[in-house]
Amino acid sequence: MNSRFTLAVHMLGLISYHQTQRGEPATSEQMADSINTNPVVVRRILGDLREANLVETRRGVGGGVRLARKPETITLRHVYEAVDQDCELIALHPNPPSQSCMVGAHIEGFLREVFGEAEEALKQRLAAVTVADLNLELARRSARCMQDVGQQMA
Amino acid sequence: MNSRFTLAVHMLGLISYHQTQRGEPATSEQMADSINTNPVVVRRILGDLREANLVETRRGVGGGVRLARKPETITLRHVYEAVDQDCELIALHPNPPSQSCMVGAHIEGFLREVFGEAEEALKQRLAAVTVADLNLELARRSARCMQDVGQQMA
DNA sequence: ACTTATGTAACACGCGCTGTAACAAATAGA
DNA sequence: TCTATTTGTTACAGCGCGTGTTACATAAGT
Repeated sequence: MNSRFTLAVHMLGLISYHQTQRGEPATSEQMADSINTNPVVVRRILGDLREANLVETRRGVGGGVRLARKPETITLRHVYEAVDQDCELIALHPNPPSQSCMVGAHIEGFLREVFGEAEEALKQRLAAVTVADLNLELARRSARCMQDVGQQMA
Repeated sequence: MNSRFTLAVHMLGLISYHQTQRGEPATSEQMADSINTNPVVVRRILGDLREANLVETRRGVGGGVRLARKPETITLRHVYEAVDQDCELIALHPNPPSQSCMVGAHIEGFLREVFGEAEEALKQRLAAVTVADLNLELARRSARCMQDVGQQMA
């Protein structure tokens, strides 16, 4: 899968952080700085998140992006499905297999079924993590990182 | 993920079928016909399957490919890991995020962890299906297909 | 030797992702 | 109402990577 999902999660982390800690919306340029890319890349993904009712955007001075819901109610599965372009995680045949062969004629349907179930298992795991969890964990890691630096200095 | 995994499963289905039903090894040209591609593509994947001890190959007249184990003992997870080129299913950041931002500095590690767990869930689902299951299911679908054709004719 | 079949390297083509530029649209403030 | 700010959208360039193909080496049987 393309990195759109990763970037979307990163963005939601930033938006939530700005909103909670500073009470102000995040702009696509700020996010592009953190993600190290172009603001247009950010806005493309923003469109998907807005369609899925995960964020609200406002143009003009003082504008930017806010969460449309509480961070505890947004799971990574929501994010995944918001940016998903129905491209299957595991690719099927590049060319249609021979229909005159018993294996070739029926394997596509079977694999579609199996892969679907496997992806569902993956999504269920993503559904267990919320944006609130993400921010909590980032804070933990940041604190631990600070602690490590302190120990190195001592 | 690339289609290597799909093709590998297709190949094992063919090898198992040839071996069980006809008692003879499958050649990469026969498999290429069923998969609708070039024999070299088949042999590339064959190399991975051989390294993982899933198949045995023999060159020359009467040569070809056989299963190295009983089809009941080969799961799709084995196949997946055999052809896996440690390319993560869900891509991380295209460019390294800003390390001066609290989110950017720690999100990669966190996502690597979450994605790893999600992929593990997917693999566990693949581990529940064997090559024997595959062949059984293909036979079922083939039989059902024949039945349908019969009804259409009547 | 000759035929058959795998093993491997090298290369061309094409698709899709990423980044970028350009411009339209909306919103707040002077 | 004019300007600055910020999102929304389109179009296009670059490029990496997967796939297909050719060519040739290696092995095994007759």
